[in-house]
Amino acid sequence: MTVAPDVLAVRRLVRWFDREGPDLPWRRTRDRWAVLVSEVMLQATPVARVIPYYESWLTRWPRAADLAASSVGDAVAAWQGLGYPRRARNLHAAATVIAQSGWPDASRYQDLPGVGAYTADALRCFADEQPVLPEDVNVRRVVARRFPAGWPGAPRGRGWHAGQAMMDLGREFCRARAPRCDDGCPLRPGCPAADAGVVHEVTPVTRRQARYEGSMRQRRGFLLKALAEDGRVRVSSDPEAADSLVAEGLADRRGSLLVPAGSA
DNA sequence: GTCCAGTACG
DNA sequence: CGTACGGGAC
Repeated sequence: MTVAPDVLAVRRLVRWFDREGPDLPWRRTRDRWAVLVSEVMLQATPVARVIPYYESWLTRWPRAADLAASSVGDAVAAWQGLGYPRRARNLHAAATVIAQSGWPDASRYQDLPGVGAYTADALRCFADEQPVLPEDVNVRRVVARRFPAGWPGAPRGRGWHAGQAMMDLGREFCRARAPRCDDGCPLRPGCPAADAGVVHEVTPVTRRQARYEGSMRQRRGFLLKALAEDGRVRVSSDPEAADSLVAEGLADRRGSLLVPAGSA
């Protein structure tokens, strides 16, 4: 009985992770709330920037019920600098659901606000240690290049390690534009994309973002920053951006002032 | 100027 | 299915 080469490659990947995988703070816990916080923070935000926020959030709000007892405005203010403040609002809303109804069944994770297909799978893999592979853009790229026949699955009981390893490998070696195949990638042996030299063609082209300077994003961000620092802003300073924040539940309007959401 | 562990909305 | 959403880092 022979073992498929791709299965051996995944074993090699997991051994590499055990040996050289970075010691990120959220990897020291299987606490489901902590995993949810880290995953939402990591949505569209680089690892290095998340670390200090993760530690301060878990210190301030160690359980979902603790965040649920704070206001949305406190969550949004503590998010300052992480980007996409709706994720802070979503996390607060999810904490409220969890505080009221308990942690949901694994099949209902996507019912939590702000939890989509990726984050639901990440919770199953990293919190529940179920044998699923969370597919973010990096992991999809690694699978497309290295396992064109499909993900062969993780060794029994090593799904968590395999998932973490695929994330790290996608970020460190199998990068979108300039992959570092020959710089020690543990999946380099037997990689069809690297062998064929078609690595760049496999990569989906990311859509160009609109100019940030002068955008509604920047204007909203400016108001939220002032809100976090001063606790209030004149609506008249940017009525359009203020309305947009209120419409999304990221701030409240009190007369001519914009105030933190849910503040007393 | 480009990139970044995605999601929700029309 | 296309689009909007932050802002620091390289």
